[in-house]
Amino acid sequence: MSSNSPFNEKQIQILQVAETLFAEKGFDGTSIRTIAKEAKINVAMVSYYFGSKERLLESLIHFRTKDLKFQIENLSAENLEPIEKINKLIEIYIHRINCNKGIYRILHFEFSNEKRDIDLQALNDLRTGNLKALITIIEEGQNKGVFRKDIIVPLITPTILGTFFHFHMNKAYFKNLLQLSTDELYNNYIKTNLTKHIQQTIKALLIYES
Amino acid sequence: MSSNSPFNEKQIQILQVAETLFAEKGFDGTSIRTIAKEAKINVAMVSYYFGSKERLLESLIHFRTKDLKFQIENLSAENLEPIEKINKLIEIYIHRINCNKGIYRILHFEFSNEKRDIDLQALNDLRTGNLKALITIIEEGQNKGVFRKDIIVPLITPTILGTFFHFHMNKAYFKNLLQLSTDELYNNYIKTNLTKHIQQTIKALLIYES
DNA sequence: AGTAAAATTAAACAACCGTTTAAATTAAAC
DNA sequence: GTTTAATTTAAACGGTTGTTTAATTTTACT
Repeated sequence: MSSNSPFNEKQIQILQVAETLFAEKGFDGTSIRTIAKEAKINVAMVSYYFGSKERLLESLIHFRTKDLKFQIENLSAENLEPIEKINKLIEIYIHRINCNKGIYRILHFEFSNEKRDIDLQALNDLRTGNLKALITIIEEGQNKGVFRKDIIVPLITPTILGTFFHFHMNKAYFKNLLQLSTDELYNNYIKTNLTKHIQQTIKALLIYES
Repeated sequence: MSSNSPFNEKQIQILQVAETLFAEKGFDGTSIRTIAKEAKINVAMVSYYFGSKERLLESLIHFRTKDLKFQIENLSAENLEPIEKINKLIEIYIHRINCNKGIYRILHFEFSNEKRDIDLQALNDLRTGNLKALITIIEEGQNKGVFRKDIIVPLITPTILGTFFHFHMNKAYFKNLLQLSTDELYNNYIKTNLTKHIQQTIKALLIYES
């Protein structure tokens, strides 16, 4: 059972534990000893395998973002109406983030400040690719006369992701406000109502003529 | 020069330094010694005045949110068209957060996880008040026949704030993408283009009939 | 089996953490 | 001016931090 991953099983085990803890308590709030205990390894193993705590974080980002080669780029080629492509893109976005809560939370938290100087090129490439795909879809819709022409495309993504993230970051508040007593109800609300809200919003923005 | 603030000058000085540092490096990433050095006081003063580091954070939240009694509640009473009220509300939101970046960043970061059990009642009251004002405005628009009737009002705020926050959290990325080489250009872009984008989005969502 | 490399361990390292102490200084009260 | 309280200080506390060391065990290869 060979693997072309640059990490062996033990390393992956450490990375997975680190992902959970970093997402839960933040990078500074998580100690190597806590990671070691949780992963049932010796403290020295982190330094042995990754060099340092910061490099562990770097490796984690690398490990979890390299698979994020998006379906989004293929989307523009599919045989769908532009607005259907947009809807599907929103679904993919939300599903993707929902399945990778941990790493997205870490990225969101640890890199909004510019203090840490970790290589984010892979992430930037990802975003650039996504943006290009979005531009292609929107231009198609504009050429078909369905979408307005005065759209600032780079601000579409903040609205899609921002709405979702803000909902997620204030989970407790919205669970209470919308009376979603269980996590199942909460997740279900995201999959149906929140997704639909975002799709409606973007559709209205793209089509509505003032 | 008397003040009805429960904090004296020295305490306020400490709170201000703490706000900057917590916002910059996070709560766990900031040590009491760093705060003390920056504020030019002895380390023991934090314990002396606030009891503990956690209680310092609590005091900070209290200190900075108590003034956030919103103009928003008065907005619904003003003599404006519903859509103009919405636009103004968005402007107020963005301006308010822009002027209080530090504390909003701290709130966003330290309380998205539910680990810290600090009293957020004041904050919840604020949000509830804002939501009520928003509901009033939207119902007015609906009664006038301008807004659609099938709007999920609690999801409007996530779209407004989420779009703004997401833009802000990825400052470096968007500065590069939109070629906003200076902070002045960046802030100007928020005040004009981003605000307008959010206003357009919400307007389209409220008015567009599919 | 014997050897070299890799993996794992317990222990130690110095630096830093939040907090407390007890003494020194300043301010307020009488 | 003396007494009392409030403020400020340096030092120490025990504990934790990330990292390194050197010894030991496991694995791989001949």
